[in-house]
Amino acid sequence: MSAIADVARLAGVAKATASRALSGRGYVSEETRLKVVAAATMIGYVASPNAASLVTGRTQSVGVIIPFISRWFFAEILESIEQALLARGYDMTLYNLPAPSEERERVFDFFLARKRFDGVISVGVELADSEVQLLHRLGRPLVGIGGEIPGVHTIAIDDIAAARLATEHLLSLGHTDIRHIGGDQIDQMDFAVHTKRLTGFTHAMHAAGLPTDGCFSPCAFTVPGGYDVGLALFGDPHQRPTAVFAASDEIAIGLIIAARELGIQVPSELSVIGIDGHPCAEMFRLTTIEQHPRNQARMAVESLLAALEPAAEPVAAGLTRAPTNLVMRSSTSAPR
Amino acid sequence: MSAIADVARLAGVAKATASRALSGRGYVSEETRLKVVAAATMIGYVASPNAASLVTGRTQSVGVIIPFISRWFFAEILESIEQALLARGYDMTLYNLPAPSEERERVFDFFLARKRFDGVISVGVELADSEVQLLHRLGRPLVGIGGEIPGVHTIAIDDIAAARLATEHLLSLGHTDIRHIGGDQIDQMDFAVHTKRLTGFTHAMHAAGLPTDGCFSPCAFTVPGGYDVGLALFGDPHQRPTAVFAASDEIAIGLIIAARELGIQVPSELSVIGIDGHPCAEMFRLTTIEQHPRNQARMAVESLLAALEPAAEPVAAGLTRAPTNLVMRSSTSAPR
DNA sequence: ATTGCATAAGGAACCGGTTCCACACCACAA
DNA sequence: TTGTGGTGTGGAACCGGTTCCTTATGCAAT
Repeated sequence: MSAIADVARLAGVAKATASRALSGRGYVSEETRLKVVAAATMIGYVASPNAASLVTGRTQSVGVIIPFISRWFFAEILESIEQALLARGYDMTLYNLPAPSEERERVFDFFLARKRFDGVISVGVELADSEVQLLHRLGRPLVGIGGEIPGVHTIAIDDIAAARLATEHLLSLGHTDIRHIGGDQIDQMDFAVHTKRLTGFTHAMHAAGLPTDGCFSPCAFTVPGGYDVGLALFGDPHQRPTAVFAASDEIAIGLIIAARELGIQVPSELSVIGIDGHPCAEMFRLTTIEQHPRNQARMAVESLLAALEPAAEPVAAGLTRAPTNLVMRSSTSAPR
Repeated sequence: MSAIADVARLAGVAKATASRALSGRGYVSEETRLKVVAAATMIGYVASPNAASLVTGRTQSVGVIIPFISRWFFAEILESIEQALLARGYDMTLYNLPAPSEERERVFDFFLARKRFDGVISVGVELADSEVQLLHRLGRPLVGIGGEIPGVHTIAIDDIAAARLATEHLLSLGHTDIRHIGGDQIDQMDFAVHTKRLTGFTHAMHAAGLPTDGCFSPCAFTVPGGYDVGLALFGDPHQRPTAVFAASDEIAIGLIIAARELGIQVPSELSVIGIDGHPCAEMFRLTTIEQHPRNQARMAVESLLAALEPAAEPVAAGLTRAPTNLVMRSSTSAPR
């Protein structure tokens, strides 16, 4: 519609002056600035970000790569990133990449190479070295959430410590027959988060002098996933553990629903602990290790935008630990 | 990095020819085309969409306005839209607008006015007339999902019919003491979807000659929302209805969990029906009216992209009904 | 009085593509 | 032989901003 040239004409100044007046860069007298602003608002001028980014190289938009949308953790992250970016005047372009695939290659070769964004936030996606290099070559900063990416600033909880804490909570209550139910390693999309939580569990058990052989059951990282495993596992009272550590609240909730259906009392017959802080945890009185995805998202945005400051040095690679805390409710107790 | 001028130089042709060769528009001999393509791949040329859109006015990206991310329906829609757009070479820019607010005005005045997108899909957001007009003035097609927007092509289920069908299912089983539990009208963000489902319920009840006074309980549109209402409502056996129609599966699931906690048998003491087709419905054997958000999303993307075809006429305003179907499981039965 | 600097504003180049226009060539019809 | 129309290509304008370079002015310092 209306271009900056129209504004300039209307205000009786040169394009250059109008540009300076509106962007606030360079010298413009207050009087001229007001004239230009008045002219701009009069004709409803909105700058074309395309034209601007063509010359500045900045697009005022950030790409977000995320493997799931509907899981609690990821949805929370997404909502917060979007809010934080919007508040700072950035657009958010979403790339939902469920698994390494041709789709994914396409995104990297085609979409991301088009440099339509000033930076990228990668949420729970295990990036290949070549993919990190591509972004690096494009001069686009990258920040990760949810796992370590070599050479990249990442915000993540300490999964091993969280899993150990959860397991230790069960141990401290006197449990010795504890089972870990978590993500299948074959499902690679989570930064080995599954493996880490299993590792934390194993550490804690071994430190207590307990064996862990056959103490792990894999399942889909969802409520129905936990439910299915729960039904299969708790059916036989002789096989049933006295406590389970679920790798996520969603799994834990599925387990509790299964237990209730089987008439197993939680916590007296079965203690359950999860990780996350899911909004349904309260409802199920679920003891859990809370993490705070919204904070993690805000930290990631802040880190990325700081790296986009004109004078900024590249983002320091490394790991920022997001805090977790144990919330005790009544899904765990001493074994009978 | 490398611009089309570099490609042209390397191939020994003019910029114009290189552009034609790469975009496939206009006359280029096969021989020249191959030379240009070879040169482009050699230096790893990727066109700058910014520069292109500056002149063509096309950005190859679509804006999506959505009020929630974490609710099942919206997450499904979002995932499908993203997939469909990606497959067609479009980027997706997300605007998450939980409520009418200054944020929202900012998005319209600032973000959407920047015409960074070729079209907009609005999911479950009640757009004001002025907002529709703004998009119209910008010449950007708009397609809605989940409710009617005047003058805009919208894909939506028939909420009134779905609610009536759900209620009729309960009536046909012999229930007369039926309660509807659904969204609070104060929560305006859903296209009066709450009101419509209530209307469908009322229609069905009245058609059966039953009163509906005091038969509606409002609640938050989530699992905990249903749970809270369930605890409050089912506690007193004399007040308890024999059947409830929940406005969403999430609410229905919350109700079932509450009922189980109170020791109420579903369905023998209490029938529950929902709307959605949530992945947890199976787990709770929930009878429900399924809708298919992924299909709705695909239809919306198709309609929008069709309107973006060079020769396309504007999207025909009007409503496309998305299908629903009753899935009978065992959360409903005849009353005792 | 001259230099120096900060402020102010205009002209023009430029970012990286697309597209209009002009021109050349060739085949075929009149 | 001349006209006509489809092909193929190059030059240049253009999209809408930003920024470099230049010039002009007022004022303080030398």
